[in-house]
Amino acid sequence: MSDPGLACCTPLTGTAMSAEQAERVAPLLKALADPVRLRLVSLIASSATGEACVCDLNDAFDLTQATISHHLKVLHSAGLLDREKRGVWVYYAVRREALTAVANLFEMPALA
Amino acid sequence: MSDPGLACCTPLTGTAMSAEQAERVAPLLKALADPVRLRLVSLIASSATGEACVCDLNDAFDLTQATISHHLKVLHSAGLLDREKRGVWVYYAVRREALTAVANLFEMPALA
DNA sequence: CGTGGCCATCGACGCCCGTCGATGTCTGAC
DNA sequence: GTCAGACATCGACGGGCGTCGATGGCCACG
Repeated sequence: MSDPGLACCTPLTGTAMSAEQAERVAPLLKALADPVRLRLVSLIASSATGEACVCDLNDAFDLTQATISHHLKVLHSAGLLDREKRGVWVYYAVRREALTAVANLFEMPALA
Repeated sequence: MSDPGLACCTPLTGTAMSAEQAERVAPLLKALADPVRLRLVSLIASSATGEACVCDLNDAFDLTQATISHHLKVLHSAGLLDREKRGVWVYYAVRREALTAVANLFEMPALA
């Protein structure tokens, strides 16, 4: 590498992530890249029934109900949460498929 | 708020993520929650030597050198990349520990 | 009916983020 | 010493994000 004018380093061989895949996965990570949303997913995932209603999630934070609703909408729009209205209450559940899709990101063979 | 005697849903039992842990992990996800930075990490991780210099990373994107440098700084500041200057060139390498820390997030027993 | 509670939406406010052109800093070569 | 190239930094711009108070829609129960 002391030869000027030639390649300064390796040509980045191997299978790297495509631009399209990056554009597809980044929104999922962006939706999870917030402490409140991370705790929301964790709370819902760790509940006994696998779901939780907004009223309980609200009590777990020192935030306005509007803010919690906004975060839940972000997670739902990203495909990370399922939303089901039962009577007056709304229940959110974690979509395992979406989480495992993100988990597969960090099992890249290039890291093994 | 919710009436103490009226339970609308499960009490969210189980071990959920603590607020401190969420505040600690969220910055890592935020650093990865960008298509360009995701591809940068992927490119570096999939390189033959496990590292890559900025000049090659620059050519992989239709972005300014300043922008790539900014993204690399974000990843480095988050602890996801190691930085080493050799001569005129700067080489970045992925920190496995940081990536596995993120990977552990998606192996929560509550999801099993 | 009307009323009260649950949740979503709206509008607004700071603030941070991604990107750029321009400039600065260092290094090796001549 | 001078010059060219590789990266980093700076300042600025537009846009998006997190949060709030206020309001609206919806459902159950008198």
